[in-house]
Amino acid sequence: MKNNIKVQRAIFNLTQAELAEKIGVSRQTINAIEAGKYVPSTVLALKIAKLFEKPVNDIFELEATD
Amino acid sequence: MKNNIKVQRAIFNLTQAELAEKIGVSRQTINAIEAGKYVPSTVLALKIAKLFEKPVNDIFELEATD
DNA sequence: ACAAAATGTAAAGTTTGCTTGTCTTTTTGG
DNA sequence: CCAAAAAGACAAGCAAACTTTACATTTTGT
Repeated sequence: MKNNIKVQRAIFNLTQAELAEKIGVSRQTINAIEAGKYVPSTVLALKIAKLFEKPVNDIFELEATD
Repeated sequence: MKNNIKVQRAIFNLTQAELAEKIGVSRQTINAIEAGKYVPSTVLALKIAKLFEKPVNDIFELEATD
């Protein structure tokens, strides 16, 4: 699964730490998700999407390997 | 977080076991997700949404407690 | 009513998300 | 160029997702 959180952050001009704080997770969690190190829970995905005012499907996308 | 997987299953006339098999998880996992016992990963949410031909946001919804 | 199918539930074990803490590397701005 | 901010990385530990197995309850169809 891939995501474009980094791009959304750029649009909203947020650091990883700021995004993390807004959605209530640690900075390392955002970093790891952006790096594709792990897949977030659906609650996290919904929160991120909500913050960026976009559907979940616009931010997270399945890959062939999923 | 709540979801309407049960309704979508009814629309597509699928049992929990059939849905589970189609998206590659155990039947108990579907049962537990429907029962709100736990929150699925975003990959699972995307797969379920894809199968039901709906955006993730139409199936999964944040609650005040999330 | 009966049998079969579907759903619910529960325990034990593995895997993965997420935390805190710490340190290094890269990017940004004066 | 230099300092500060941001991002990247890694490890240990806890919590939650997910598995398998097994059994009980409810629903469905004839």
